[in-house]
Amino acid sequence: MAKKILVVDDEERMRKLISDFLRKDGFQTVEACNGKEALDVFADDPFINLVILDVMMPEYDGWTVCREMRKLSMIPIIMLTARGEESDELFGFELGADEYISKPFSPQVLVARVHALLRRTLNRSTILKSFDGLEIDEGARYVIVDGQRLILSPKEFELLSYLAENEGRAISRDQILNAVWDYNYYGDSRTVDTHIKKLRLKLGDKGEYIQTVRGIGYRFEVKK
Amino acid sequence: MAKKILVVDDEERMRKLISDFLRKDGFQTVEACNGKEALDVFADDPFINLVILDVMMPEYDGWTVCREMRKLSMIPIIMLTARGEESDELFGFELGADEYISKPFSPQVLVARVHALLRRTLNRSTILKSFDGLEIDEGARYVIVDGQRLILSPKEFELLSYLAENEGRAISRDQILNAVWDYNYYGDSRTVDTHIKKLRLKLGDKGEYIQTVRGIGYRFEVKK
DNA sequence: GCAGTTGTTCACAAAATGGTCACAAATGCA
DNA sequence: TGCATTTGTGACCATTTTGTGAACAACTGC
Repeated sequence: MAKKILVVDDEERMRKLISDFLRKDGFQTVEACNGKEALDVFADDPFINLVILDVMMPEYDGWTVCREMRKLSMIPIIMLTARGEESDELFGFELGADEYISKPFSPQVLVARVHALLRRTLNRSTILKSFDGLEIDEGARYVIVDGQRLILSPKEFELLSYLAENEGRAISRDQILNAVWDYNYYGDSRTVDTHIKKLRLKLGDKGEYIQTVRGIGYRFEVKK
Repeated sequence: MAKKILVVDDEERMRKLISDFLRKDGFQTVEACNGKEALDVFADDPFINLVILDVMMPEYDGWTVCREMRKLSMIPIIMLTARGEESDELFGFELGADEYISKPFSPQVLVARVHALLRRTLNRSTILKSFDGLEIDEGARYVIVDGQRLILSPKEFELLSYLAENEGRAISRDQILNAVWDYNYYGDSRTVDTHIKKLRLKLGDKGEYIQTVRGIGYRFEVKK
């Protein structure tokens, strides 16, 4: 599966340039033209694997965006700055940036650094949803139960993800089928039950977070 | 089921651009080229899930349209403005807009915001009826009595929900049967009594909120 | 094509819910 | 007070819903 990279720069030419090179190299790209939008996009798309962040921007500069993203995840971040000032660089690392590239730079160098960073941070988590003893890493598509990494099948993962997304709400089987299966899925809604069973089994005692709502469907909720 | 989005802008190019991107992302779109038309379309089509509204328009500007729509419903509204003036933004929020995007913007950003907003408003829609010591959470589908969560059976929950919805009004058994049971339910209307009994039992002292109206049926009323 | 995994369906078990009934209690009325 | 009517209640059982294991189909990577 192609890695997805968020490119944040207020200059459109620079943004397009970077995106084009990355796409040519087989990456998917998403773009944002200021920090505010970057944070929005980032919060909304759990499948972003790496962020390239210009320092100088209107509406939240790169430092701010970097700090905010770090509150959410350990996603790899590369920062771009106009001048290669060392003090800036140190400041960036302090905030949690992984790489630091000063303009001007050759696109090849950028792509090479992206590859290197992705390799380096392969095992780093991109956990976006975290509950008591249960973490869901939507980027890497696995679940951590009491510190133990758990591999779920695609359907199981999507099902858990969907329920967790609607934490606290009762979700009908039909809703689940529409969201996790195709919207025009033609089949037995009891299939959901079977997957719920498997999920509960795999989640161990955290399986209790998936509650049955009689006559409706299921509800994800931490504790009781 | 695909969400339907109403796009309102007097510039045809902009309207088409936005529509195209939204459709490419799997949304349905409806278009209106001025405020008057927008309000007409909105009033006629109950299946619109979100509105994107340009501020500068002939025949009712965006502010007016926003205000009018808010009188009708809590539908999510995103406003577009030519310049990113903060005062405008504040004004927009005051009128009930949920999001505010200043031109120029990238279509991807717009789509991302639409996703984010739809998700936010989906979660916002948990309906909660609250009475003295008794809360009915229709989204989560449970009842809280004096801080203690209560598990009701489907029929019990719907029955209580229906009565609470008609707080202060006496409801006949037939009305209850039509609303909570199938409209063509064929059976003893005394069944309602049995369920009322069970409800009162489970609700404890809050069971007194369900009063008997002799010769008619029941009435939900707090205290007295 | 094969072995292993994943997804779906089915049948049966287990659990809970819903409906009916008979009788008790309460209410309204004369 | 006594009577007719309405409502409350507990028990019983049929029905519905959900859990579960197994069989089978579809898919995946080699």
